[in-house]
Amino acid sequence: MSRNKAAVDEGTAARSIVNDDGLRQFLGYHMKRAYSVLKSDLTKSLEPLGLRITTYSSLILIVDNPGIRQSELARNLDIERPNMVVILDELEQRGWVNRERVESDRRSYALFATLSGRQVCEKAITIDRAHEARLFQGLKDAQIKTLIAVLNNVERQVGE
Amino acid sequence: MSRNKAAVDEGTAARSIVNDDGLRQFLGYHMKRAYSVLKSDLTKSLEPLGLRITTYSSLILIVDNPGIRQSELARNLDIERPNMVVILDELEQRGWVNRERVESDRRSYALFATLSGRQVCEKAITIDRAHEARLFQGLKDAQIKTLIAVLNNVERQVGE
DNA sequence: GCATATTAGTTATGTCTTATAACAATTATC
DNA sequence: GATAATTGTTATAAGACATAACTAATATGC
Repeated sequence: MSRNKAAVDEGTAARSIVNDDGLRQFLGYHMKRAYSVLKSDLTKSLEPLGLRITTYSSLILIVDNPGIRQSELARNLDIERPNMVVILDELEQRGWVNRERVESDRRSYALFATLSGRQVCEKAITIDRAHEARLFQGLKDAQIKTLIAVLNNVERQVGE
Repeated sequence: MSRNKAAVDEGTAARSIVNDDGLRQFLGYHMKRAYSVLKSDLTKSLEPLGLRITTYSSLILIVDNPGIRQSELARNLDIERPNMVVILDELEQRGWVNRERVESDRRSYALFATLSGRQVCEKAITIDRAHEARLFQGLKDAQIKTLIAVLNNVERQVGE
């Protein structure tokens, strides 16, 4: 009886500390949590520019690769083509990107950033750098390098 | 004119290699890509057990914290309470978790894993370990430790 | 002790992201 | 030259995640 009562107390007591060692043993759990806060912080930081993470990363690739095709862009960002269309509609509507018919392959559009597209991209990059400086402050360069190496390694493991 | 032509060629040529240095400078981009492949790989690995990542992580916390309340669970996993209800409905329907009324606070349910709940959880953990061993193979312990430290640091930076 | 506020779980619903199917136009392949 | 494959597109569906409002129970302030 007292055994039972003790067990119930132990089992049902509200606790402020929850044992999540079982989850913390997995890197995936740490990655999910870290990426989750990073994502929402970056989303908030970019919002004043009218950019979301997907439009922002698309814009960077277009600025850095003038004339890139929609399908190439989609492939590189792991975005399905139908979803890419919507993203580019948005970028084009804002006047940041132009679709131009390709003479040599009239199925494709070549993508170019406009002047204001390049300008907003620069602003976004500045914001993103500040955002990451904040989130990764206090870390040594060696730690950052290790992080990138590990993440790239993960990406590679599944490609095979 | 030839300048123009050259520029067009350069601009519109289909390319196999896309310059993503602009994106690769950001840790967030690496994290997104790495977590994306990790997530889809783990989802596939757990699917035969009838678990999704959310149900799986909820189950672990219930197994490790017998009697935990729904709201505590939701808070710890950053899941909104209404969404937690659906997850627990699923776990309960499968016979892996029981909701039990708490005598001392009849608003709450205390959550307990059943025997088969604990068994499927063990299987899932084994699968998850194999999945992570695969994804993080070839990495030194020191690198893993650094990764965890960095990720925890990110989590902490935004809490403030 | 009682009115008011708060909390737990729930339902219904909305939004945002990502995936799938089908189509026209164009190009590649055999 | 017939057939297949590719590009961009539309429409639609599936998913995860968020919000509002409600009931039942408990906590708080006077």
